[in-house]
Amino acid sequence: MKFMKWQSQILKGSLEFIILLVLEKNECYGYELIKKIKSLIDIEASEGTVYPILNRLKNLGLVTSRWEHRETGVPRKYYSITDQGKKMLTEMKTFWMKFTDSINNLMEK
Amino acid sequence: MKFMKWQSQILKGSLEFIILLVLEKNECYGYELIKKIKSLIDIEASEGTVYPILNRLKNLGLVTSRWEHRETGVPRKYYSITDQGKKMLTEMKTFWMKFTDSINNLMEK
DNA sequence: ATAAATACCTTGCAATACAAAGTATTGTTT
DNA sequence: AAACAATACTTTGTATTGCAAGGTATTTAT
Repeated sequence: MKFMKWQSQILKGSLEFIILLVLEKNECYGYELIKKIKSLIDIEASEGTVYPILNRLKNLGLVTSRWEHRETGVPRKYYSITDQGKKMLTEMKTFWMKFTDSINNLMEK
Repeated sequence: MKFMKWQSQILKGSLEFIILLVLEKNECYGYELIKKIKSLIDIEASEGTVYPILNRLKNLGLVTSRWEHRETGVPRKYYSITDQGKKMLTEMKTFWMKFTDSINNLMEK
């Protein structure tokens, strides 16, 4: 079953944040990231979504990438968060907490 | 000062949810809604954003509208949430809580 | 030998936030 | 009185972006 539209919409925009959060903990390759997001947030972030985001974040200087060629298996492109990315993430966390607090207030009232 | 893009992105998609949350409490007209969102969530939801969303929600049967012509002042279009809208909102709340819980877990780890 | 899984990438479409502009009325300032 | 700001709604055009769908190549399982 697919997402209903509004869920997909809520996801929209939060994904950059989520990806940076995951990369903050561990260097990851794209395919791995998608599975991690699925298991951590229970969200089907598709490849056509995640790979472009990683490129975007790279162009913004928030992450870097390196290829890992292995003896066996397809090469993997590992992404890790930069100092600039960490700085951005701090801002995003602050915004996120304020934002969700406000919404939770609205919900509880 | 304007939103940075990622803030605008996080907002994207959450707005339908926020608007339904506000309408759950009180019938509102559009212009009022924009101010309320500004004061409650500290977000500059612009008119070009909110009015189309209200139409969308109306087309989906989640809200209804009625005109209020007053002796003085420009007529106001009041929106209120429907039973279907309330049902949808319940689903959205459940999703929202699961979603934010997962992200909060990621943040705290 | 065939299928599935891993791992990457790209194209095209649909959705949508927002700036900007427009209309019309009322209230406030000069 | 004239000018401006505020209220209140609407529409148009642009940029962004999630996602389905397609592609390539390798490795593992059937």
